[in-house]
Amino acid sequence: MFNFCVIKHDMGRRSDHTASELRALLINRGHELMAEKGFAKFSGREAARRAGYSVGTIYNVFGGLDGYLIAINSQTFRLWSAWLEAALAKATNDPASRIEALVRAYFEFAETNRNTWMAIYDHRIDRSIEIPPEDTLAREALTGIVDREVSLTLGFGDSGEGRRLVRSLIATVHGHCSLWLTGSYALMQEEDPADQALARVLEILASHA
Amino acid sequence: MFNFCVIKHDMGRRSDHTASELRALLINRGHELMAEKGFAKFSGREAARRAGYSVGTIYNVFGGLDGYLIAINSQTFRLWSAWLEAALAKATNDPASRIEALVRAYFEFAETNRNTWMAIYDHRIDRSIEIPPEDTLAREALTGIVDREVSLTLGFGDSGEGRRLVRSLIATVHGHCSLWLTGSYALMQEEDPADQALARVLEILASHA
DNA sequence: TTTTTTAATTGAACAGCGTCTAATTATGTG
DNA sequence: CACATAATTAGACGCTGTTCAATTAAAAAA
Repeated sequence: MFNFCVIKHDMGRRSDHTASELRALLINRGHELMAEKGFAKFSGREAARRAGYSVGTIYNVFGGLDGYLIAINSQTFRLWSAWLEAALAKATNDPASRIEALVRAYFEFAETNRNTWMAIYDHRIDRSIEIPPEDTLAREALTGIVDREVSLTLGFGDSGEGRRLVRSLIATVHGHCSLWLTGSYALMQEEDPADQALARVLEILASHA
Repeated sequence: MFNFCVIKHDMGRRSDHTASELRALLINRGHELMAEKGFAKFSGREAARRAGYSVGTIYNVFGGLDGYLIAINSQTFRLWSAWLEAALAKATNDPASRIEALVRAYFEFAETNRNTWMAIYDHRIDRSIEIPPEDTLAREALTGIVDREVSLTLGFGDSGEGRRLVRSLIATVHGHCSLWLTGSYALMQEEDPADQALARVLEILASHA
């Protein structure tokens, strides 16, 4: 019955991190936790704990768990884009081999970063909440890369039809990758869906040449 | 401090449902709840409550929540197959129009049954738990339908290469449908991904003719 | 410098979840 | 009729997301 509330707590402002440092810290710890546990077992509480802060801080900084997850997934998008660019930088100038490098790098990233990659599609964003413009940019960058490379191959300008095809190609590769990592391809006993995805992409591109 | 445990409870065996009736009841109520709320907000407790039973019953009947979700999603697979067969029954004998009917029916089912369709891919089944053979059959039926129709178009027998192509075509359509319903296609400003998916499928089939 | 305002951080509260288990009871069997 | 069996339950446990008043460090004003 005695001795309640004796411990001294660290409340109020703290000077150990600036606003942007704290943001980055939470995103990094959250990203790590997502990589470890996956979307289903991810916990905002646990992420904040690992960052040395309390649950409420997530709500201060990101406005809510959805905002936090958007930030974490946008981070994945940035890493993904960088991964693709790195692969393309090592590729030759031959259009076909660049397309192959792109598709393979797509799969490699997803496989290497299973949980974080899947979290992108696991997190359903309600229409009501707004995505920060910075994050929208990070998400669109990927489409931009594919657009550039496909244009290099097919040589169309800014036609609407061209951009539709680019998105459709992304969806094609995504479908293979997604079914593969969710385990649905295992049910179908396919060992290397990247090969199949690449084959389809080349067939589609050929029929548009 | 008094009057605890006064209420009379309905425990022990009950004769209002046989084992298989109870199974069906739980699956139906669970399926309805999934359609209403979606995978993220689905609750086994709530589903059991709606069936007039208690949480524990799910663990008795399905061995755990995963088993329950597998049963619910297998139900969706059955409805999906039936939907596709119904669409094909109304189609002509022209191979191209049958393929079109198949792709469009695929999208229609997914759109009409958003939440239950997505739940199929939202539920990650741990390798440790075993899927009942009956459910595996229900899941493979879909591949069988596509296999049959593609064979009708391309006329290959039981070649391994043919079956790989079938799975790859499914993955292609799945990718378009999945990105569409998760909202990722909205980011890409595409209004009718079914058209695009169909176009890709026809291009792929043409290059294999 | 001291005081006041402002902003950040906390922990506790709440309702819900999945999972497990001991207790309970209706049913079928001897 | 008594007994064993199988089904059903409530409750406990530890976790979750969300909200919010209380608290306190830092910044601004005096």
